[in-house]
Amino acid sequence: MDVIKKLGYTPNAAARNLSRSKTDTIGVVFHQMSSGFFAQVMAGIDKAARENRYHILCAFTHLEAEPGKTCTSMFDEMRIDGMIILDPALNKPLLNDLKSYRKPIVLIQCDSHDRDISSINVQNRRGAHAAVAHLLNLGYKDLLVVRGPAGAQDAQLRLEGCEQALKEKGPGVTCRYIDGHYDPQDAVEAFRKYRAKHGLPRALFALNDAMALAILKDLRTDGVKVPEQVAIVGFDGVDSADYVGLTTIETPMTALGEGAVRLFLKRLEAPDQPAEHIQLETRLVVRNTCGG
Amino acid sequence: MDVIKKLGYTPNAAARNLSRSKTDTIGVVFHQMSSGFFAQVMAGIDKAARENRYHILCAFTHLEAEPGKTCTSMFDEMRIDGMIILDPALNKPLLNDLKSYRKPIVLIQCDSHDRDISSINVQNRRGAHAAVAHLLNLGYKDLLVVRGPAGAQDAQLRLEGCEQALKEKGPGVTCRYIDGHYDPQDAVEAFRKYRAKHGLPRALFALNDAMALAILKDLRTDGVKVPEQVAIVGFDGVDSADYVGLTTIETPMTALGEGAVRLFLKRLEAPDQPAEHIQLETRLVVRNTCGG
DNA sequence: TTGTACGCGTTATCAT
DNA sequence: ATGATAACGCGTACAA
Repeated sequence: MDVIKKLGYTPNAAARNLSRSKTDTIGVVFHQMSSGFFAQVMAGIDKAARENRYHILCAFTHLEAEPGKTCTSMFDEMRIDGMIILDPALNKPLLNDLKSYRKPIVLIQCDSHDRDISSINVQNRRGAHAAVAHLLNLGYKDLLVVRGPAGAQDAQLRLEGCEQALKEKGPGVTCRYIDGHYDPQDAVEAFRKYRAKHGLPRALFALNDAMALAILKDLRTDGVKVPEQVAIVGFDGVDSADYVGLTTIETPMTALGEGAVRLFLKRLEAPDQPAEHIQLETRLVVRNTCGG
Repeated sequence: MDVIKKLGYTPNAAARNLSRSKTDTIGVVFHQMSSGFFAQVMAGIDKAARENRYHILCAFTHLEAEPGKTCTSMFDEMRIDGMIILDPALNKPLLNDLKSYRKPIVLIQCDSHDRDISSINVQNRRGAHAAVAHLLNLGYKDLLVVRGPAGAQDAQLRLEGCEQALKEKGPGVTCRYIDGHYDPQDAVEAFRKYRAKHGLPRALFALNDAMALAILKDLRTDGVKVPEQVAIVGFDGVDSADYVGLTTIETPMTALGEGAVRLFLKRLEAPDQPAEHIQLETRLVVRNTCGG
């Protein structure tokens, strides 16, 4: 040990990886990085990984040429011990493919209901229910919901939460839907089309903050008063929502990241135990754009 | 090749790394991840790295116990071929230490003026000059500048840009300074102290958007009218600034990341060529909080 | 305790 | 061109 200190020796990771068949690295695959939501989750992952002396090999899939290649090549080349995925575009065949590598996989915001794939989510259905119930309780009867991507499980659950709240309220309420694919630009475009056809809705619930913020900005640029003319609620609780005063469903983004790493480590240490599926709580945060 | 396809063979990265002494991986070390600025730069790095078949090993330093350890251990363990650093807390001794590994190093937002360390920046001095000139041209004579971290080069340059603009305008203008360390919470705290002592400034220039946004929100929560009572300008051009209507100095964040990867690759391919030092342009974007 | 040899999967070198 | 072989640096198992 004295000599180690004296010579400043440090083990070579490549050699250790080869010999141990272990990399001390978690693959982190996100759909993209530009939204505040991903950044906060990443911060949580980094914190927990650092505490457990793990490295992070990160990649974002929204630019990938062959879908799924980012994940499979990380496993094929043995660059990582397992991975954490946060990608609404995730599909069943890919997941089954990844499962066959028999390495820990943790899904964020997508419950796999699988014995071998862990998952950590927020109360998507309940959160969306709270958002719509909030709108209905305020007396709004003309709603517009901006949906997420068709294939995304969290978007589907949020949609179900909406529908449930509407059902509970009974008749006398109209609710229409447009598709924003969780993307701010798509959302604005779809909203403008809707507006040209049906006029302004009295209240709007966007299934994530990115879309809510973009539409909010578009409306205000147009001179439309929010919430006087249109009430808006978002979902996620990103920093911008706070700055803008967007009423939203707050999600514990950093905890989502930290939890994902915990699940990863558990799975690594006890591969035979069934994978866990965690759900974290959401909270309605009332700000200016609706009921504030 | 047929057999390779048939058996689904993929080379083992650890073995290749060991044999070639090359990892095809870039270490990306940021101060933190929670701000939109870092996220956008990361998106640019990912894009360029992906195009060049490079991997990203990322880590954030704001939680590290021993300063510099994140960088040095990545090099010591030979996990990466070189690194891209974006950290205002970067200091000279650490940089010299890292240089001794003789691997490509690219600094973002910190010109090393070094033959062996590349750097890519924005026009920090000129951008800040434009911001203050904008305020002065609008007739504001009572300014408050919210500074960044004492040791950060970009913060220093932005400060110099302020001072230069003030000097050009001549007398009749008062300008005070507080320290926000680029941190939104620190900035709000410092601003409140200032306000208790000196009252509201007529105009405020925060050296990054994160601080500007936090102070803006604090003021509006307090019922202070912006820009009627206080005009505000920020620096960076993050998404939130657009949503809130913050006048700011826009920086090409994604291009910063892409450029950093380009410099990295150049340096890797031609280690004997002197390192390049690039400066990207900034642009004043006038929105609601000042002159809009 | 200390030492020695082999395997990890690939690349590179050297004969054939 | 083709094929055998020695590194690469570390972990591990076994022998002394």
